[in-house]
Amino acid sequence: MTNVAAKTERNGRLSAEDWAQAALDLIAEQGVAAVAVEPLARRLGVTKGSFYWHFPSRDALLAAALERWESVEQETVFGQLEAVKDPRQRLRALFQVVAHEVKSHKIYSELLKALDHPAVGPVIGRVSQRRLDYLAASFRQTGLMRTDAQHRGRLAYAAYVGFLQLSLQLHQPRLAHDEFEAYVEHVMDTLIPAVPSVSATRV
Amino acid sequence: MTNVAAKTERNGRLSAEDWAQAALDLIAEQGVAAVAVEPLARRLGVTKGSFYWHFPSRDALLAAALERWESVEQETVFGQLEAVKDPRQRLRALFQVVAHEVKSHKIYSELLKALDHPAVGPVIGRVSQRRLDYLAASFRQTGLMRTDAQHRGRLAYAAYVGFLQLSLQLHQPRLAHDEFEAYVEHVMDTLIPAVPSVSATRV
DNA sequence: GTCGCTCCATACGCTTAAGTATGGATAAGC
DNA sequence: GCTTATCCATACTTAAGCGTATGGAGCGAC
Repeated sequence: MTNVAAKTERNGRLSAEDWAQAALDLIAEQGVAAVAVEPLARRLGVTKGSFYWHFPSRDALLAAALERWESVEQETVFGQLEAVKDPRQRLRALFQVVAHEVKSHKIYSELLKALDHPAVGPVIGRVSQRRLDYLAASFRQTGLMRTDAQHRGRLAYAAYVGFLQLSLQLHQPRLAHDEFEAYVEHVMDTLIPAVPSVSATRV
Repeated sequence: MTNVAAKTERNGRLSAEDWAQAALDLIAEQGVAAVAVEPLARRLGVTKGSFYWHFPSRDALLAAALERWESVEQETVFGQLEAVKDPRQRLRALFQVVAHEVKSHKIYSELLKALDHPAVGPVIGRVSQRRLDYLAASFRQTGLMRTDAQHRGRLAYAAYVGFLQLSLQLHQPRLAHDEFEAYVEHVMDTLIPAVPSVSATRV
């Protein structure tokens, strides 16, 4: 793991950042509730004597981990899309990324499941709002009216969240590869407006 | 609460069903993880000596609660829609129900968040599959091809799940009433196919 | 009326995890 | 080579929660 490596690399000692990253790894694997001091310490090959030197409490660790995550989540998904100019193509690229790099969204999915926690709610609120704004702006660029673009953004984002929950957790008879690709195409055709060109748009 | 009433009503004694119902109430309020024996007992005004007479373990209570929920969830949502014949109108009614009776889906939302639990996964798997089949069949009746109907069902269901998560947990600046109604209309217009009448279909 | 069944209280042991207190180890600085 | 700051181990205490053991209260059967 990254943490163990980070530890053995430089001298067998840990930093607060190591702990925060280890907490994020644990969140991705087992959820927010699994972030406990002693299990984490065992995982890192130390005792909690180490932990309470770097952090005053478990909540402080969670706060640090969430802050770390929020500061880098932007580029994780939306960063690689800046290059695409055409809004329709950019939305298609976004859908493709989300559909095929599901694993990298595991943390967001787990945080969604822990929205009750007072430290998680505000973070998810801000991140979700940014993403919603991004979607609304992209849909706006495809020619949708302002309110329609907002609504379409909400719908697409709800579909994204639901897709994460259903596909990440419910491991059920996974869609065959080809059928899954067809599904993604269907979603894009349904949610991304057709080009308002000279000819009549297809159904 | 129903349980306390049930207790005081008949003799101050509890049945296994009372415990299962109380567990469901707790799930709706605080999630699956909050279902603990001693807090539940306090809530019901008894001690855990009562509980371990009715159930051998906490897991047994959870299993009973889930079984109870699964057996009645059918009529909760889809039961009241049998009357509507036209598939488009039936889908619109379904969307309206889901959008406006959000509270009754609290349990399903909480169970989604606890899909890791081995007792929850199979139940949610079965329920979700039934609902997906129902959606696919309804979309099929609107004239969509078989695979398109399945894909649209998946999309609508993902949007449903995401909507639950976002609106139930993220209490953020709630949509104003009128704007919310407009959003629901937008969702229906986007996901429910237009009538395949004599004229060409709209964009 | 007492026997037996049903339901519950009380008291216990066991486990996990949060947090505290304190001392040991290691490397840097001088 | 001695000190000091940094990082960690060990040994507590406290608090929940699961599960068990056992006894007692109420009530119907007879």
